[in-house]
Amino acid sequence: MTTAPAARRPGRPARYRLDELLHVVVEQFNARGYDATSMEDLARATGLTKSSIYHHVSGKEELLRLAVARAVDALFAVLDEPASVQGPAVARLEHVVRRSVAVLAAQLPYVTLLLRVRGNTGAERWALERRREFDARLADIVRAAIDEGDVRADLDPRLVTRLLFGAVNSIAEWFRPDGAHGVQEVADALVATTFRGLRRD
Amino acid sequence: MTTAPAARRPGRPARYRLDELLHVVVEQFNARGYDATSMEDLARATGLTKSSIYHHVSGKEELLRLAVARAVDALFAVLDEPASVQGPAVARLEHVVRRSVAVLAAQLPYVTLLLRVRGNTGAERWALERRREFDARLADIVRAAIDEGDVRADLDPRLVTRLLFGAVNSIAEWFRPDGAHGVQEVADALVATTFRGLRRD
DNA sequence: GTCTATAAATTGATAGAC
DNA sequence: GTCTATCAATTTATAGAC
Repeated sequence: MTTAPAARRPGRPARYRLDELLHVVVEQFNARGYDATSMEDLARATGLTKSSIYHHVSGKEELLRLAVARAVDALFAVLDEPASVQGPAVARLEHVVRRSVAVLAAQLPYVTLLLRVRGNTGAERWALERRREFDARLADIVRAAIDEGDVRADLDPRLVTRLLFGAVNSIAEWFRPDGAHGVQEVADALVATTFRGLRRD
Repeated sequence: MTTAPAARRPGRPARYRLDELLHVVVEQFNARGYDATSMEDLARATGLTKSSIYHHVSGKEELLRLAVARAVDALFAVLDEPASVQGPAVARLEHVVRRSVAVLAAQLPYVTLLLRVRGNTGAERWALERRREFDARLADIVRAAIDEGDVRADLDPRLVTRLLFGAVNSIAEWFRPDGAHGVQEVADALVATTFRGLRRD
């Protein structure tokens, strides 16, 4: 007797795949904040009961972990793109900035959530650790750009990195896919207002 | 029989003034997040009981309200300084940026909390409203600087404002009074990396 | 001004039927 | 895969003594 190919019983079709569930959940986390969102809130938003949610995940924290992992993966993928590892450091930096803005826009709810984690749970502390790692990789590029003589040497690389990606990350606070500014326009404006200061005259 | 001048009974001296209490509370709110901080957490951190805290304030939300109001007041005071209302707009903008960084550093825990409010409570919605008002005032200055020909006209004033103050606000995420960078150094670096992009050549 | 004791509601999570 | 029913712990807040 072999295992039947997951025959679906007619009465109750599966309402959610995990990624669809996650989509609704992350919206709630962003609207109310992770801690202020109860499983009851999530049940209401998904149209499921609390119990049904526990069928998909082990608990609230796993929902957070899955969501921030998605954002982390997307951002780290940028660092591995050819244009992030080849060529002059100042060009690599601009590429990473532009692509980070693009990823932020494309994965807006997930990146927004990632940028708000506080460190209360294990999942949050893991996310903070990865963010620090990302920042360190960026600072390396800034440092290289200084060494190559394309970025002013009178500024601390760590400080420049923080301010530059502070501006990048702040985009998550107000960017909307259907808003007044397109991704390209935002990235252009950011590069224009920062790189002209970064580049040596 | 007149009212006695608040004779303090020897047994239990007042442990806290409201602002001292608030100092401890805001530290907790920032460390755990407002929603994740329970009155029990606050009791432990202050060394008081939950009941005693309710003697000072009406509840958790009033603590939040008092804290964010302090940050809002300090930031709006910057807009009323003489150098924020007199002279060329581009100079006023630089002054507001530098002074905002200074206020952020001086009132770090309170501004940090303000920048994290989500809008769940009345106090939070009030804070978000004031932040929008602050942003609008800034955008006015940027617009004036464009009109006066000192800032590039090819960028949207609202967008420039958001990116510029996104960088300013991000400072709250990592700045520490005893850290590697002084307030002056941070403000200088920020102005250097942004205004050289903003100023017309 | 601070305490002990406790109320009323909500929370994250589980058991077990269908 | 979703449900009803329920639990134990925690949460915000109050009552009343000293």
